[in-house]
Amino acid sequence: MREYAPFTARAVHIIRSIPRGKVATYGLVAAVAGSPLAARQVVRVLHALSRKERLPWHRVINSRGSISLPRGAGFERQRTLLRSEGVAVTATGSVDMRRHLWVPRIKVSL
DNA sequence: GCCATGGCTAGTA
DNA sequence: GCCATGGCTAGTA
Repeated sequence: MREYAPFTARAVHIIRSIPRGKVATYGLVAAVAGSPLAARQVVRVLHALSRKERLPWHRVINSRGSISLPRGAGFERQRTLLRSEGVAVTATGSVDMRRHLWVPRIKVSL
């Protein structure tokens, strides 16, 4: 048994807080986790922990606003899951970010 | 299409 | 060494 390294733990927590009907980008999750340039690590986390941690992995897409999985079973699964949550996804995997991008609530002290 | 990015783990010593 | 990125540019039409 091993506890996750800090970035990984934060990424898991953030991914868990993306609500139904919304999507985040790899880079956004990385930035909220404190490492704006670590988008690829978010990919790694998704890849390695989605199953074990039961993450809403389908709610994370790329910065161009589309599904990054190569066309195939995974791609279709992601599109189906998003649609089932009310997210409009085109046949090619594009999501209307104006409507569905998750904007995390931040706390600001003056 | 290219390539810098980076946290982490498997696997070696 | 992995990885489902991201951002910029050359090169086509």
